[in-house]
Amino acid sequence: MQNSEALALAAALLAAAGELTRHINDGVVARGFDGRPAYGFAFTRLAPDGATVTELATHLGVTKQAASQLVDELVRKGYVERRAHPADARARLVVLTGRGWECTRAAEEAAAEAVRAWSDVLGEGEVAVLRDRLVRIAPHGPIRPTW
Amino acid sequence: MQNSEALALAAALLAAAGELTRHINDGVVARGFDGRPAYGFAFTRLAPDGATVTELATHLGVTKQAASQLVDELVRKGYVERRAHPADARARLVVLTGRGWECTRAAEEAAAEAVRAWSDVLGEGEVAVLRDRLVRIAPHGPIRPTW
DNA sequence: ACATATGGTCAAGCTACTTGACCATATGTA
DNA sequence: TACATATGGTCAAGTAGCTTGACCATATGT
Repeated sequence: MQNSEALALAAALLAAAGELTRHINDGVVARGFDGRPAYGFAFTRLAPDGATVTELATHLGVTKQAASQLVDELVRKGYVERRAHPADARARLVVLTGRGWECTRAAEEAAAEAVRAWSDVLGEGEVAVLRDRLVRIAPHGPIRPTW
Repeated sequence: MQNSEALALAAALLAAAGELTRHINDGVVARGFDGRPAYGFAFTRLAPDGATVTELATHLGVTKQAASQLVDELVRKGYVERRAHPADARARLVVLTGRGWECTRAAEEAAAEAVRAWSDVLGEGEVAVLRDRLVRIAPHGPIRPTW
């Protein structure tokens, strides 16, 4: 592979990820939720059993302070609650509220909608293959484009 | 595809894109260039013949003011120059300097290096397929994760 | 010729992050 | 036990990189 093709791959990845993220957020907003893209990805970590701020920070690839601020925001908007952690008195368990679950489902619907458009181009099987490859490449990386 | 799998695809895309972007930037910095990830993607638009600020803004998915600020930064660091536009006296053509070309090549090398690691996992052919699929999905989208 | 559109910059403001300091609790070690 | 250190979390302040709004110069259409 030529060097320039590697950069092209990076550009395509960013373009696809950005487009998908935007679609999801638009869909969530269209369904009546006040949010920004980070919410959906926070929710995937908080569901189904909640998570600590530190775990969320790792998942999102930000400092725990930034994650804490995000949780503040989510609490203010009624999507999550801070509860006492059952096994560690220092920690607090952040869990989804009813409305948080609704918003999560809205994000999933919007994501499915966006991916459906890709299936129309590539076919459903190819999209599944694509997902499989991506998961094998970046299985545990933080969900954060950071640029 | 289940709804939650669509979100998983989005997460995998973001994780892969983020990891690749970080690798590229680290590689560029390691080669002695002072930069941030946006530079590389700006360079792909500026090479080979330059571009206007407005074109760059579209490519990066930001306002032209933001693109202009980025160009300021690139000028200050010696990577690009503003020249008179040959066909439009309002516009200015932003072109790479010699050092800008060096930095571009460094970014390409770093990108190739990162992609090589993926080839070790998936095989070179699969990576090429991956790139092909992504290009077909998001051919012209702005290079910007925006979340 | 004039009205409107477009390329670009300047200025100001804001969002989402960072670093640094700090407290409370947990865990390892003598 | 007592103490040192590590970890989870928050508060506060600073900042990078974007935004919106105003404006000028040039181009384009009528």
